[in-house]
Amino acid sequence: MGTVGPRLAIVSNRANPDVPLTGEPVTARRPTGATPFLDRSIQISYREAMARTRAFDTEAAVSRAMDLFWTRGYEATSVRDLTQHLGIGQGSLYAAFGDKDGLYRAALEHYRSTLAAAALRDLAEGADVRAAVRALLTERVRIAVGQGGRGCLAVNAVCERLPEDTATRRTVRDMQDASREALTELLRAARERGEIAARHDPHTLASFLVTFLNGLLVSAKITPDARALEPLVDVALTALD
Amino acid sequence: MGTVGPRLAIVSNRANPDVPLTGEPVTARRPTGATPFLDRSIQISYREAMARTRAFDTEAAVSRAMDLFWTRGYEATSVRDLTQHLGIGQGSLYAAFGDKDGLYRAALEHYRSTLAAAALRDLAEGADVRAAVRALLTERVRIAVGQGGRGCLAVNAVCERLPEDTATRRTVRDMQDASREALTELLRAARERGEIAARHDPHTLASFLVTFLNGLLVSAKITPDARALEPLVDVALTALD
DNA sequence: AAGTTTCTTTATCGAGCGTTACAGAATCAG
DNA sequence: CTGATTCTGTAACGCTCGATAAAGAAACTT
Repeated sequence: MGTVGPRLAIVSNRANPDVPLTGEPVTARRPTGATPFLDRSIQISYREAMARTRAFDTEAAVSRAMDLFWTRGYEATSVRDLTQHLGIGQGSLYAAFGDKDGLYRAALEHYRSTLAAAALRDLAEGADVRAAVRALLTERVRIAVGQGGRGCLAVNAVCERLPEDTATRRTVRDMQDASREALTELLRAARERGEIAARHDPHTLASFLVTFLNGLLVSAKITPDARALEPLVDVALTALD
Repeated sequence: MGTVGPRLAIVSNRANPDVPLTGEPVTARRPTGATPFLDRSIQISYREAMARTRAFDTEAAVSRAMDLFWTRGYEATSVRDLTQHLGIGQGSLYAAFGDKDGLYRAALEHYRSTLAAAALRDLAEGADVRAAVRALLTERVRIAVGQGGRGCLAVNAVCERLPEDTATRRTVRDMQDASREALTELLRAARERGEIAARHDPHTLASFLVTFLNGLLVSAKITPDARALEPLVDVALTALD
């Protein structure tokens, strides 16, 4: 929310504003500990770094923030909760992520690039279609029932922040589009091999599976019992027959 | 949260504490406008009413509160938002519902007793099984895509407030148990008539449908387009074949 | 009518919220 | 080294949060 401080500072506080902005992005030269992020990686990329380096691992911080948002939700997680759990000061948080919303978006992006992406990678290696789809669903359920049933961060985000937050809508929609396309390709190939019937087209079947997975992740919150949900996966898979 | 004021007041402020507590519950004698609620209906039921009657319609207030919680969620809805939208003062709200959480639980209960219950009533009148199930799912989707895609209050509640809020878990679980049992009965009768195959038992099929409905309601928030979700219902119904 | 109780209205309360200001520490160029 | 710049840690900032106190209005019993 609002304008971000550091952006202006970079323009007005430069050592010599008349020096032309050249050189490699500083992000390539950073020492290992300090992963650049957000404002920094965008704004300072015109100039050599000439300042104190970040003391904490940004990605690790995002990961811990994701944990907190995941179990408590956005509104119920305060900035002080976050700073304590990440082990950084409030100034550092705002310098690195802009505001609470920026950190939330970073956490959601981290969720996409780690957990959701890993599930899709495993899908590509799948042998039998049914086994691959079953593995995808059960793995996601396994994660969702953890921590007392925290569900799926993306589904939680949708339920808490839509229809208001259109950025979240776009991000989660992209995530699910990626899942659907991966599944579509998997099903299309399987149908060509004659492993599944042609009763429904692959795209519709993939959409069905994505939506059914959403339901599984909600049910996993209501009743965090993976074994109780397994038979439902069996039923869903009969749609491939 | 915390102890509720009026309960103590009833004990300590009675005109004559030595009069034995007898008589009909006052709830039966109330004038039409003032529906009793919560503390009142429980605590004062020992005695004849002898005080100012409530000026606003409690059920209408709960209905409007439900609207607000439904579109914005629990945390993002402030007590002042509520009082303005209900047209009552803060004192009245706290006198009638205890606290914000009490009003939320009342709203969730109202949701159960109106929308969710209506869907199940329609189910009982169903002719053909498939048509009845399809009608249930599409009707719920139709409501969920409304208002820009506010989804289902129960699913939203689960995603925002679990695993922390166990009262919500119990309420929503009860709601879904009721749906599952109604569907189980419907499917069991249909199987006896030979309308559906015996590949999966009715109970598992019903659980599958409830979970799939959860997914539909999430997808309805992400993409509030009822027509795009219809084909997925078709796929789900093939599980009955 | 008087007396009792509850509801409504208004004005707060303390706590916590997200955010920012500022001084000092750290890093790098020259 | 000096100077420029950014990060860190702390202390606030203004604001809104949920909840309550108090006084007057309204309803019911007797």
